[in-house]
Amino acid sequence: MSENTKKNLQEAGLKSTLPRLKIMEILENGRHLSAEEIYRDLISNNYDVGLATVYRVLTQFENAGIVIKHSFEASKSVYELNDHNHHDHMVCVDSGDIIEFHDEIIETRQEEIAKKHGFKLVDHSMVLYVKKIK
Amino acid sequence: MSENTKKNLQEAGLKSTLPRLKIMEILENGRHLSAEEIYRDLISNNYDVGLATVYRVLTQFENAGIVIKHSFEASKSVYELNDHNHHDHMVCVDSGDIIEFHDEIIETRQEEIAKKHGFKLVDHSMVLYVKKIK
DNA sequence: ATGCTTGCAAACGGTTTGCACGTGT
DNA sequence: ACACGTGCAAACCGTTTGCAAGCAT
Repeated sequence: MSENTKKNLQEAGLKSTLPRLKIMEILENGRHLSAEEIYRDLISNNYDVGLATVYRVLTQFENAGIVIKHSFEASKSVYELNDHNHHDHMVCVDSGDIIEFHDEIIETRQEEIAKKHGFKLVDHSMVLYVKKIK
Repeated sequence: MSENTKKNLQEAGLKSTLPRLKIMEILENGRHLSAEEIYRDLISNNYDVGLATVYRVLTQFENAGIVIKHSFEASKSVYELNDHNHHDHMVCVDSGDIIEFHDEIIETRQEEIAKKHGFKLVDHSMVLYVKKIK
């Protein structure tokens, strides 16, 4: 897996360094991780890295279109690898679980709404806060 | 207008104090204001209040269902009076303008999606980031 | 050799909190 | 009078930044 990753980084104009490769690897295994979570993962795997580096790398990845940043909670952001497969999120208010989904009806409707108001849709964020039905 | 406001506060278990009345008044005139903006509005109208008070009052208002808090930008929150008329927002990425809208098709669809996944929709946030069509 | 990367610690910006004082009921 | 509300300054927490040292090309 590492060879491809290396190439991706270089295409993005980023030198393939250990911190970047390791962070990429963590992102491949878990979704919706915070900078802090990624940092702790690295530390607990005995890879000594600075939290600042994690933030810097994540920002670079975001600018390169490699990851997507979400702010489900106002207080902190989470990151996920950009699989170029757009989806939205559902967050369970009890468990904190995050479910991904995609709905074509809503997607189209959003564009129509923007257009109706004289705008072009460039992005959107939609989060459904839900509770499990018992 | 102040009489009603006074009553609203008391029903929420909040004493009707000057800071609260003034903040309420500002919220009645402008939508999507940040704590800082409300604070500066007060100061520039020669009403000396602490920024901490503004935050405290806004939080109390939010808990009382009097205002709604939004995080369009990850860095800061904005507040609007809860007119009990649900709507979503469109943010122009160029000008920062905020447009409110309501779409029944999307609303219904969101509930269907939640249900389809075994959840009940308790809330949602949807922001469309748009650009003016020239 | 060069310029991008990194770690550290300090700074940042929005928000919250402890405390002593002030105010509505 | 009493509990609640307030201002101030300090603390907080996630995130960013300046700097000197380190590494990829």
